[in-house]
Amino acid sequence: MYSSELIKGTLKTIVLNLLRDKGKMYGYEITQRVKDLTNNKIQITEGALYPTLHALTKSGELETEKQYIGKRVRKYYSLTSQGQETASQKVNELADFMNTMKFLLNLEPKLGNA
Amino acid sequence: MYSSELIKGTLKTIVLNLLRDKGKMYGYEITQRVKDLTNNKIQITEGALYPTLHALTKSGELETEKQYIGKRVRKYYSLTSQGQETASQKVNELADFMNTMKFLLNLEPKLGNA
DNA sequence: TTAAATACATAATTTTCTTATGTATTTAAT
DNA sequence: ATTAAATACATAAGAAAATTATGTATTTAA
Repeated sequence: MYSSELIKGTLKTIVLNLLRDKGKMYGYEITQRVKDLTNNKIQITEGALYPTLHALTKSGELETEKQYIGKRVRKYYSLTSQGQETASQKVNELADFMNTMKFLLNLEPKLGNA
Repeated sequence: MYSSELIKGTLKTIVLNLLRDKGKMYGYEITQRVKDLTNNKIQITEGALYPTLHALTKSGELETEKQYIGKRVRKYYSLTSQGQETASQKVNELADFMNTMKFLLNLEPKLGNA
């Protein structure tokens, strides 16, 4: 597990990127997928995820669709076209940021960062 | 400039790593060095930096030394031995985190992440 | 002589998360 | 059959870490 402060600021990007891959997902599924893909190193808490999903819906990046599995409800989220754009932007920005950080922390000898 | 949320959580690591390289630095110098090294992409604000430096000093990672340049004071910060350790830990953790993120954002095809 | 740069500092506010709490259904274990 | 764990949602209180704003003061460049 990483110290939680690192994950801050990356949650939206993670969610948008997963939805871009999978088409649609429900909240709990997202927490499990991130946990699986990262070998338990990143654990998204529900207290962080659900408000984020609601915010992304409100701002027009996501749309929802309810599905009933027996009596239990699942709320599927998928990207709107605006969400597609935002996803690309966010992922590119994070990738760029990580390159800059690697250079700054001299984890790479030089870098053609221009 | 990156959206500010990305930088969150990396400030301590940046500061500790720079001090490990340069031996000692003063606050303003740190802001300028980060700005220069990142082509203005990362701007550390003084409102974020100074409280962080104070906190790292209080927790025993940093020690200070005042120097007068004319009438103006400069407060130089350097790593204690405890700070050396923390610096290594933090940098390693961030590097590991970035690898995990790259994989999660499928910026790398597979990854020997075991 | 005035603005910009250097150099420190702190307070108010905002953002974003953690932790805690709550409800309810389904599945696995005893 | 009963209970614990997993699934699935949601929100509120509090903490952490930043931004923005403000303040002081010296030095350099315009």
